[in-house]
Parts: sequence; C-alpha cells; structure tokens
Amino acid sequence: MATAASNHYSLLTSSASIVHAEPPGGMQQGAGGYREAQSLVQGDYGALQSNGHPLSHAHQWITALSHGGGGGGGGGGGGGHGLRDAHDEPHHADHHPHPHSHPHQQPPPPPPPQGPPGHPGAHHDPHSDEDTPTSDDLEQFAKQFKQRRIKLGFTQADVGLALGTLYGNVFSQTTICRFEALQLSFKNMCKLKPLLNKWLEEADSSSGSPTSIDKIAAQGRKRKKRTSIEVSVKGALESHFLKCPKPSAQEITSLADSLQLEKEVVRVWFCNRRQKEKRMTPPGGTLPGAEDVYGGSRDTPPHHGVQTPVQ
DNA sequence: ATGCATGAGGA
DNA sequence: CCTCATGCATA
Repeated sequence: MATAASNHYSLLTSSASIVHAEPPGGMQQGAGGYREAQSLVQGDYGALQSNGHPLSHAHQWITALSHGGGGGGGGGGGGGHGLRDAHDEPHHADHHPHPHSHPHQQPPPPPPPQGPPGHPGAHHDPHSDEDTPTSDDLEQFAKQFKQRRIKLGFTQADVGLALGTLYGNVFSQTTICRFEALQLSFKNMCKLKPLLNKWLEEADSSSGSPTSIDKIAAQGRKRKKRTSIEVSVKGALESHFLKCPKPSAQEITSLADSLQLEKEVVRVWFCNRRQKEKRMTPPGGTLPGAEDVYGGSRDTPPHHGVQTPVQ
C-alpha cells in the first residue's frame, strides 16, 4: 500500500501549553499503586498498554564483542552533549560466576575502567554510589524509584521537569519511563541514577514545595512525522537485521528501494535497532523461559499482548 | 510504553 | 556514516 512517502512535516512551534498542573498533594490514585496518568489527552492507553515484545532476543550488549569496530563501538564518546561522562563502553566478556538467583538474565557490564584522574584511592562502600553501580543495583533502584514516585503522586513527566528545575537538566517522560524500565544503556543508567536519587530525597522530604516549572521553547525546526512502517515491512527489516546488522550504504539503498521506503528511514531503522540490542533489560524483564538463537530462518513475529504486569 | 527521529561527537 | 543520549508523536 502506499506507505510510500507519507512525509508530513509539522512545525515545532508548539506554543507551550502547559495544562499540566498537578499538585503534589497527591490526589491521584492514592497509595494503592495504580497506574499513573500520562498527561492530558491520553485516551486510556496506559491501561491496556501492556504490550511487550516476546522477541527471542538472546544476545545482549556483549554481543558487540564481535563487531566492536565501526564508527566507535562505544567509542562514540556517546555524543556527549556536554553532560556526558566520557566513559568507555563496557565491552567485557566477563563471566562472573556469582551465585545470583535472579529471574533476570543480566549480563552486567562490569564496572570497568572507572577512575577519574584524581583519586586512585580505593573506596568500597556498600551504601555509597560513588562508583559505578552494578546492573543489579540499577534494577533495584529503578524499581524503588518507581514505587516511591507513584506513591508520591508524581508522573514520569513531572519528574523530568523537576529534574530540570532542580539541576538544570530537563528530561522527558520518555527518558524517565525508560529509566524505570531499564531500557537505557548501562552507561546512561549510571548517569541518571544520581540525579533521580536526589530527586527522590527531595520529593519525599518536602512534599509541599510547588516546584516551578519552565519549559524551554522549541526551536524553529521542523520535525519529520513519524513514519509508520507496516508490520510486514518491519518483518523484512528484521530479517535483514539478523543477517546483517550493519548494512552498507548501498545495501541500505537497495533495501530501501525494495521496500519502497526512503533510504533515510531504513538507515535510521537500523540505527535504532542496534541501539535496542544494546539496552539492558532482557526481553520481558521477567525472563519467560529463556530461549535463544533464531535458527536462522523465520522472523520474529511481533506478538503484542502480554507482558509482565508492570506497576 | 514505544516507534521513529534529531543531533552532537567522533573516526 | 556510526554510536549514543534523548525526545516528540503515537499506539
């Protein structure tokens, strides 16, 4: 069908319409642990939005071991926007025979080469997050954070804004959500943890301070409308991804031609796909049963439906 | 909650 | 062109 070129550009000149005023007084779902209210014009997705991807993702971040080359394999420096800590990506084939009975399959990239040139001192504090936390720590923190946040009656978006007013770094609902779901890279998680931790302290400490919010206006840029890729096409892309996660420019071009998509769209799709593979949280999070390796044939049908009862 | 997109920074 | 952090728009 004509998925072909359906590009609309919508101006970003969204005149800030902050209809979002939620008194920290907590008038929401009381302390029952219900779902949060997204924003405003949000139908009711949150409720039935329990989709997960039972994809048989077996390989995790460590998979990168194979193709660490390329543009940076972590060396990308993480496109530091100035806030980023220049750390290295934990590409470690480290096997930790630890007696962890977690229902999770966490391949924690061991806290590597940490060490700001200043204090080579060795400090190991069980209750101090000065050093790089372990994946396990992050998982627990994320969970705790989410619970507290909900109890206090804050939405993910609220937290994002609060962080901005408190520390100058604004974050969107998306990021907070991904943090709670551990859908960020290990490095990214480590960077955000301290920030969110601070907010937690503040939040539970003073539950009455009207945090002033300020939204930075958008730029006069245009943003491409989200291209909706048909499921069948997605399947094709996934197949190719399995064969070659990093197609060359020409490959992308021909692929795009075959699928009748723009080259850019295809290119970006692959980029995003690769990123997904690098995230934490094994598919399902609660580990369904551990399956792996795609026989090499067949694609991964994006089943939608069940997921672990988040929140 | 997640899919597609933007952009900085780096080879 | 890639990786990586992040987010608008959307399901």
